[in-house]
Amino acid sequence: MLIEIDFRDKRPLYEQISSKLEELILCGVIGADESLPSVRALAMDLSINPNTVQKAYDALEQRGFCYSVAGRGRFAASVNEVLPARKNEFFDKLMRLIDDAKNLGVSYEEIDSFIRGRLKKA
Amino acid sequence: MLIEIDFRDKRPLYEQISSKLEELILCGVIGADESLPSVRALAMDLSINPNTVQKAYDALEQRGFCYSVAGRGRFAASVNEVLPARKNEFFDKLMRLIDDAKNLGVSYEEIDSFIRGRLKKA
Amino acid sequence: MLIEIDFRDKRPLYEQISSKLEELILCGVIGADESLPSVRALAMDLSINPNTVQKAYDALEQRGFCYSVAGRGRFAASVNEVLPARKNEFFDKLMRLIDDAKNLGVSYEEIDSFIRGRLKKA
Amino acid sequence: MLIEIDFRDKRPLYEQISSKLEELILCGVIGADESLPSVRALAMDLSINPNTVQKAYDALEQRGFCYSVAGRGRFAASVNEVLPARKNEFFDKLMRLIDDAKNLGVSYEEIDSFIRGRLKKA
DNA sequence: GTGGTCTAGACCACC
DNA sequence: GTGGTCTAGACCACG
Repeated sequence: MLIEIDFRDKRPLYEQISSKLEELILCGVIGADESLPSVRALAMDLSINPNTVQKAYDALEQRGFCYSVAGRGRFAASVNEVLPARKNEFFDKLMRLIDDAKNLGVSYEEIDSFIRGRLKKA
Repeated sequence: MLIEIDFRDKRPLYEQISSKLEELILCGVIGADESLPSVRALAMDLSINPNTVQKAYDALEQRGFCYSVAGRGRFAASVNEVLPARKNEFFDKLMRLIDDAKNLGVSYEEIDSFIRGRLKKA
Repeated sequence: MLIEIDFRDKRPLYEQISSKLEELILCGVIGADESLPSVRALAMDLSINPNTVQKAYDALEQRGFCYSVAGRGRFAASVNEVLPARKNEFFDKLMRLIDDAKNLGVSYEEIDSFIRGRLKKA
Repeated sequence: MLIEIDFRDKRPLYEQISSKLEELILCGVIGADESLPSVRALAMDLSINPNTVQKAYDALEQRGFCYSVAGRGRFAASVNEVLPARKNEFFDKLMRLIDDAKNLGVSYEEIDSFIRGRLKKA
């Protein structure tokens, strides 16, 4: 499968899973209205407890990345619905980071060249 | 005092305290070799458990922001000793953030103008 | 057809269907004693399981919105038979909502102007 | 305690609990920054599983009605922070209800007099 | 089969 | 003591 658990990662399992799925949905690897693995199947696949997967899916749904239909399964939301909110989050984090940069005395030029380099590697 | 606790903050208290102290040291509000308040004094001041302050100081020392002298107290380290490591951390976070940006389809121009605006407000 | 299924809707399919049919009957789109589509036909039409349609019809009948004649099919009830019970339901919900309003500190004027605006758009 | 479980209620336990707590916070019975019963204590008190209480509290926190501090407990949020969002929800529900009213042929006068009567009983 | 809820009991970090 | 996470296993409604 596309998801792997890193037991060295300090984040809770459910968050690892949901954030990995977020990424897959944002990237388009999982398209809009495509079905996600069932709670039980994914739990089996990752050899973890179904409740943990359920929690991951709950978080995912709560953030608007998927929707569930009782008795049918869970499906990816359309990316367009989620993008604006995600962008806001992104700029929020960026803001905090830039404020850190001021304290560290990192110059605009350093940051800019770093970003240019990183964005090219797309 | 210069430190205030925000009980709504999700981070543990000790981390809030130590990161606040880091900031004060980086900014120069607390100069090199200046003495830090004693564990008991700070605990009293913030009305929290001394163990928590102790933990914060431990973290601070472990990250190189201060050093302790038996019987005399704790003192801020020179900023120069810490800056390189902190810069690395900064660029690490920036890297992860920029990688997110790719998925979100945020353009270089958007990021750049945001950063320029933010850095001016110094 | 007049019925469309929204898979994002949290309500079970059968409830979506039956409530949509209720609306059609109340509005008069489906007149009194008019025949409803057969279970199989509607299931085909919506490409869902006939059991689900059956359940929707059961709910509908149980609430008095239609009656079935063995061997002939299902027919819409007369609106007059159902209206009183439905009005009771409506005022029940309204009551609960108004009680919420008190807690929220929403004033009578706010509610009234909102309702006036909404009713005009009929 | 102020909370009671109604096993005849069809809503899940955790929702009963969290919505009851919402009400208590909105009404001011539980003031801002006042501590809520601990997960274990409330579970004990209601003779249900701590996980269920945890889930109720998670929902409550996610809706902004309280905040938790690891190792310290859980505290009610200030009502002012939550009110606007709740009002929006309220008018949303009201809108749907009023739209129902049109279908039922309930007149503005009926609705208005009902509301006036209900609001007086404050 | 699916998702959702609940119980019982464990372990961890934090204070 | 507190909240948070996780496991194991059960039951229900929906399709």
